[in-house]
Amino acid sequence: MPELPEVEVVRRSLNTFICGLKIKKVDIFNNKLRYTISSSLKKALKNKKIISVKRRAKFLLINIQKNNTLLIHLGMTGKIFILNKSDKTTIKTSFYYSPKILKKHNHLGIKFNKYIELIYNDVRKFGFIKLLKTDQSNNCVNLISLGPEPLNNKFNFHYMKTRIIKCNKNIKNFLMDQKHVSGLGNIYVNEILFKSSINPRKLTHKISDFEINKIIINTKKILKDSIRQGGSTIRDFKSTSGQKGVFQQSFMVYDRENKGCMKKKCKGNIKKIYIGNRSTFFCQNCQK
DNA sequence: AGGCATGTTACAGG
DNA sequence: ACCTGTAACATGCC
Repeated sequence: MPELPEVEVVRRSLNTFICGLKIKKVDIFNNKLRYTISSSLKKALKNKKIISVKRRAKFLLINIQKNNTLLIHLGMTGKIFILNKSDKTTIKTSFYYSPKILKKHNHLGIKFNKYIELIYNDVRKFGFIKLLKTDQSNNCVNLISLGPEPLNNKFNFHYMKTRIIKCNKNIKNFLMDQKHVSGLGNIYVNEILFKSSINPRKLTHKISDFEINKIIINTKKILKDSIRQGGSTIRDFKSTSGQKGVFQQSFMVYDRENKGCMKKKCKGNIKKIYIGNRSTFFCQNCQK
């Protein structure tokens, strides 16, 4: 699930469901995530209210009273559910709910009252939950060297041009590198380069000004389109009893090996290669 | 059985 | 110092 659009969808829904609620109890079912969850969370958060939920790149920042911020990264398979037990027929979720998965791999729960509970669930445990002081959160080791948000005006031609000429590596790895631009991951970079008609192996110093502009415009467009469609839901789930992103239906290249290029008039097929150990999909015909 | 998976990071080698 | 590829983390799916 989790690249920028998916995390943004989660943020919006968390903001709707938990803002203003007071934390009654924190349960740590399993503290062995990428970083061990500190048991000091329980005391620090008890009886404090949620102020807001922000996002930076692929990180969620839940701002809580008394200078507390929960920094959450979803890793590859992290999910956040909001359970509403006031009506047994209704289970509201922050993103997507699957009864089968929910029984396993719940690592942390935050109870707000006897009905409302937040659950952090993560099959592969690559995600993490960390307690920060709000006034120091921007300087934390995970956030300090992140590049600009791709949807921010700071991600513009001038910025990209200066970064790109200093760097000589392939454009796909450049866009995946969170220090240049933050929040993009494998799926969306594949889609951005396809839409921009750029070969993912092309070296940054060969990228033209025209292509830089296309990358910027298409990045913003694809991310916004995906957020509007609730992000992408792939692989993990089949049943639907909650919100489900549908942007995967709009993928042009990702996971479309040997299928036809979707650009008009192009008769090429989508090829799969590996760049930096990550699967890379592109059309040899229109991404020269 | 073996390969693959939306992420991040440490390490080795060029 | 920068780049690249590889492996590791843990689990499930095909």
